[in-house]
Amino acid sequence: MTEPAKPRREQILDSASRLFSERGYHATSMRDLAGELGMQGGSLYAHISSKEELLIDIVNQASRQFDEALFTLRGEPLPADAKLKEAMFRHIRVVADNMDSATVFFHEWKHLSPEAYARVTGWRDTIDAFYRELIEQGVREGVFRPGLDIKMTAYLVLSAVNWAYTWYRPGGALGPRDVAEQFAEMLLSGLRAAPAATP
Amino acid sequence: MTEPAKPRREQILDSASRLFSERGYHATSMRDLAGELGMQGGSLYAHISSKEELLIDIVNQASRQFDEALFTLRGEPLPADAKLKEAMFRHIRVVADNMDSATVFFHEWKHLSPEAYARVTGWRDTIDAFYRELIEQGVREGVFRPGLDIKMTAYLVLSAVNWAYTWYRPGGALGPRDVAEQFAEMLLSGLRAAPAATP
DNA sequence: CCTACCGATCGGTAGG
DNA sequence: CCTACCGATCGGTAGG
Repeated sequence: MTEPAKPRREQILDSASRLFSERGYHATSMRDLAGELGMQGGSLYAHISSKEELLIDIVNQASRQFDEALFTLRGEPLPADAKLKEAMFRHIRVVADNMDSATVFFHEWKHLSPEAYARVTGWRDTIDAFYRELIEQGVREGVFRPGLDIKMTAYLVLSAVNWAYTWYRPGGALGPRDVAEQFAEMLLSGLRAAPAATP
Repeated sequence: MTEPAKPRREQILDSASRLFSERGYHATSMRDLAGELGMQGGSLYAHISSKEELLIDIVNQASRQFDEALFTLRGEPLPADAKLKEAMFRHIRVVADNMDSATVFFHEWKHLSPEAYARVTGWRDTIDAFYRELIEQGVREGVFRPGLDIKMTAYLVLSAVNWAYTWYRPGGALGPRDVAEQFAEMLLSGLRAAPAATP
């Protein structure tokens, strides 16, 4: 009863995600945002307490989605190649389903105040660790090649799934599953033609 | 004689690259920039004509570097796998040698005015085309697997070389050559262990 | 390269 | 959710 209507706040967050991703956080004014929602600048503050609160909410929401997508996978008893493929699918799906907030997440986290900034940095480390463990597991179990540099391999995988925010277009011919399938297959089997394997 | 000293302008561009990459274009004020160089805000305009001119210069300079690095490779008579490896090396080297302007290039190009914006978009397309041709060549010559999706393969390669701007640290143990070598080798040969190839 | 300043716009608030 | 407003800061200029 004393709380403002919930949907309105979500509308504000959605509009903010879109504007922040298109123009950047600092280049978006509160009046721009209010205009999108058909209200005056000052009226926003009936629903939120500050501009930075919006950024924090957007970034936290994105973090949580990555977290939830990946960490339910952590304990599952899958061979490393299948697990990598599934992790890439889930990771790309989060990006694809949240193009705006993913873009904000990747571009604007540097503008957060120290506490929120530290939280994001921590999240990044956790995701890194997830992929490194996954690759280590694969090497240990003999699914991946023995000589792999764990860190570099993780960077390569992360490049593929993260960079999708720059080129992926939702609603196109390829779903997140297709992209992940193709990327994972190329990564696992390599681009090189098999050396004339005529039996 | 009527021109302002050249080095000063380069100092301004260097500082601007650093500040724009750390804080973002819109979050950096001309007074911040002037302060870095030990002068007053208004004094900058003895050397430059506008803030956007700085952004345009930084982005153009980055574009030119990518261009020069890759397009001298275009006609060279190398097998596709060697050419891919060399292209990745040069691409990563440009990123590594210009971490600040590369970051500005990837993050701030959306804030350019229409003409400069169109130029950057055009550049992106050209680089895309370069990698697609390279991969097509490889498939045609039988160096790469026949079934490869050209577009997706190019995206995968571009992910690896572009995303380096987020994690690479110049002066560390790995030079651009090492990174490219490792990434290219993983991409070409795949992560999967060979299926028990005891002869 | 500085001092002093311009109009515009910013995030946010008071009071209703 | 609006009107009206706050102090601060913005990019840029005039005149020296």
